[in-house]
Amino acid sequence: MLTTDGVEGLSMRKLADAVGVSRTAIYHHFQDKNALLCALAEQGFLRWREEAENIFAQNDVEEYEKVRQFVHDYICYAADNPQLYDLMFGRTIWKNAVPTEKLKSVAYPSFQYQVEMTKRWQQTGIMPKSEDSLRLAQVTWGTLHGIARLLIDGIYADRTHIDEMSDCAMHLFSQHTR
Amino acid sequence: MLTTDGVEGLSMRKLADAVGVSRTAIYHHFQDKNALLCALAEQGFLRWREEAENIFAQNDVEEYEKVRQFVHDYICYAADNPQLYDLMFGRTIWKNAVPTEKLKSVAYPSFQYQVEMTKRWQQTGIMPKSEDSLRLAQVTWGTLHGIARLLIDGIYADRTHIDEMSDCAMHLFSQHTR
DNA sequence: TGCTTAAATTTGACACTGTCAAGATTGACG
DNA sequence: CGTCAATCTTGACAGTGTCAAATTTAAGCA
Repeated sequence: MLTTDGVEGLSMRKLADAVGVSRTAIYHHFQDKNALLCALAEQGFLRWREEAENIFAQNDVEEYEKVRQFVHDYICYAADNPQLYDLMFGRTIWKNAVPTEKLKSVAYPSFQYQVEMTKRWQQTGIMPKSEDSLRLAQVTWGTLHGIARLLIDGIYADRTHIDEMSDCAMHLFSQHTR
Repeated sequence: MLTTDGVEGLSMRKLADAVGVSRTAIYHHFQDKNALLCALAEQGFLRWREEAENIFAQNDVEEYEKVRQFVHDYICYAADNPQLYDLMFGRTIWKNAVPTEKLKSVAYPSFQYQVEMTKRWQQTGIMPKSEDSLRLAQVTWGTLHGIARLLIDGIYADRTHIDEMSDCAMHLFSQHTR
């Protein structure tokens, strides 16, 4: 229902109807709509983490190529699951409502991951050592996040540009070391 | 009302109440809620364009410094008007609903502006000539947009990082030419 | 001034939404 | 068989966007 109708289109009543259960039955499994949305977002984070770990677990692939894949796949993940991505990072949860403790315990490490990865990429010379790691992580992740959002919000980029955009981003990140 | 309650909190009925008019009076001035939101977003684009033009109209400032200001002020504009920025680029208008023709006629040139500016920055040597202008514009704007969103959605960056983040972004864009 | 005509506004209504409270049903265990 | 907790249901409330029809207001003109 999230994938088809989006966060705004997901209604507790329609959901209960689809499951074949009364309006308020869901409230005995989730405190409120926000809690249900948080649970969905949580899955989104876990699924992406798994995908990301698979990329870096490859043995016969160069580090630069792994990062390139990471950048590419991040954007693809957002483009393939636009509604989920919107839920994961949108203000529905993070600004309008309050994220569940459980969601926070899944999401925050995901942010931390980006910082640690950035440090590693600085050490291996892929990204500039001169920049502060936290700041660089914010900017590089911001870039991926921004491109993802432009894509899924239908602003002016579209799917056919993903390859070229991620290459272009990689060039900026890696200071044309190739 | 937008600034205080956000897009979700802005209700036609409450708005009419605040103006001291009946529920549906607004519908004779705007076709529906979407049209009203589009009009607000429109103002957001115009206001930012003015600010951006002021930056580049300065005479005694170096080009690099102007771009740095542009990057910095873009993020600040978003941080200062989070609800408006969300409306301008959020899916409320661009995905859930249909943008007004008038809004499109204001927003699209704004996207075009970014591309033209990028070309200029490539010519002046601030940004790498090797990259395709459209792609580079998407990525650089994506970076600003992403940082802005991380900020206003309260993900993990906060206002005190704006200066350092925009400097860091500039370094990536300009390939450490300074 | 009075009349006409269009613009602006109002009220009633409809189908939605999330969620609370109270009651009914179900199923497992002793 | 009885108990108890988990699960679910119905009724209700306050809120939403928006349509249709009726009403009020204001401006232009004779």
